[in-house]
Amino acid sequence: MPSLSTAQMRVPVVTASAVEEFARGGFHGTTVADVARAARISPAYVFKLFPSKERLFVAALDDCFRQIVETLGVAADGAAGGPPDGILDAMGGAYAELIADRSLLMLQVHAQSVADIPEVGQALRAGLATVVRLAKTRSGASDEAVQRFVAVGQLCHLIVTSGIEDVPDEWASILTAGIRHP
Amino acid sequence: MPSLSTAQMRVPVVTASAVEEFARGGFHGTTVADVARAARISPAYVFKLFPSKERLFVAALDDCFRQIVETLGVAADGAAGGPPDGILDAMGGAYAELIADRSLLMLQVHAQSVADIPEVGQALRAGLATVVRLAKTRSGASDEAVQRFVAVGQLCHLIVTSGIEDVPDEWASILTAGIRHP
DNA sequence: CATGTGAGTGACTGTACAGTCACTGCGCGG
DNA sequence: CCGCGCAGTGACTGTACAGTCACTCACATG
Repeated sequence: MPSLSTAQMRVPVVTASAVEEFARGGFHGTTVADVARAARISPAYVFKLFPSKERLFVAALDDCFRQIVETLGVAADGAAGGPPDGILDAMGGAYAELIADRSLLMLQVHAQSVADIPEVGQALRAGLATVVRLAKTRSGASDEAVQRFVAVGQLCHLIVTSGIEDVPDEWASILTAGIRHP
Repeated sequence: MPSLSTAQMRVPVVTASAVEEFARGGFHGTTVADVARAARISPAYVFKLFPSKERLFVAALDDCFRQIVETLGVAADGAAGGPPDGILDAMGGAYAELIADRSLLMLQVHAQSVADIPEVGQALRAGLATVVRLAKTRSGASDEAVQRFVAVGQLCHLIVTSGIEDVPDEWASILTAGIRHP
C-alpha cells in the first residue's frame, strides 16, 4: 500500500470511481456496490463518505462539470486575443478531446435522464450555467454563437450515445459532418 | 366495459402506456408493474404480450418515432412548395408542438441513456435514420441545414430535461432564445 | 500497557422487481 | 350441454439492492 489516507482523501477517489461507474450504467443501472468495488472499498464505507446514492451521483456530476469548466478555461486561455468565434472553436475542440473517453459525456446524458430528482436537476443546471457563462464571457461571442456552441455539443452527445460515429450511411454522415471525434 | 379485445388489440394500448410510463421513469426507473397498472392489466399479462422488459421498451420507442415521423410528414405536406428552410421550419414547429407534453421527448432521452442495450441502440438509430432522411428528402434543404435542425432539436431536449424553461437568468435565456416552447 | 479514536468492514434487513406457472372463467363450435 | 382454446390473473421465486449496525483493527497518546 503506497500511502496512508484519511476519509477526506478518500472522497475524491470515490468520486472519480463514481464518475466512471455511473457513466457506464447510469443512476438506476449502477449500484453503490459497483462504485465501492471500483474504489476498492466496501459498500458500507461509501455510505460513511456520502449520505445517499443521490448525493454520490451529484458529487460525480459536479466533478464532471468541474473538469469540463477547467478544460474549457484552459482552451480559452490558449486562444485569447483571437476572434470570438475562434475562441469558441478552441473550446469546442478541447471539449471534443475531453469527452473522447465517453465518461463525462455519458454522465451528462444519464443526468438528463434523472434530472427530475431535485438534487440532480439542480446540479445539472448549475453546471450548465457555469459552462454557458464561461463560454460567453471568455469568448465574447454573440448569444447566437454561444447557443450554437451548446447545440453542437448536444448533437455530439447524440452522435456518441447512439453510436452512429461509424455508421457509413448517408443520414449518419449528415449528422456527423464537421464534428470532431478523435 | 365498452368493447371486447383480443390480445392483438391490447398491444397498442399497452405500448401507449409504456411510452407514458417509461417517459416518466426511464428504463431502469420504471417497473413492468407500472406499465401494467397504467394499461389496467396484470403484470403477468404484459409478459404474454411482450417477451421481456427490453422488448417492451423498444416497442414504446418505436411508437415514439412513429408519431414523430408522422407529425413531421404532415408538417412537410403543409409547407410543400415553399423554400427548403421554410419546410424545415414547419417541421421544427410541428415537432415543438408534438413534444409539448414531454413524453416523447423524455423517452428519447431515456433511450439515449440505455442505448448500450443492443436492441435499444438499434431502435434509436433506426428512428433517427428515418427522421433525418425524412427531413432531408421532404425539405430538400442542405445537409448543413438538416444537421442544424437535429442539433436544435437536441438543444430543445436539454432545455426541457434540465428545466431551464423558466429560469430567468441570463445564461438560460441564451440557450432558450428563439426556441419554441408552447 | 491501557485506552480512546477514527478507518473500514461483514453481515444483516426489508423491500422491490423480472419473470414464471398453474390456474380460472368465458365465448364458441359441435 | 360439453369441451376446447384463449384472455387474463394470483401467487410465487429467486435475486439484487439501498441502507444500517455492531464490530474489528491500527494507531496514537499518556
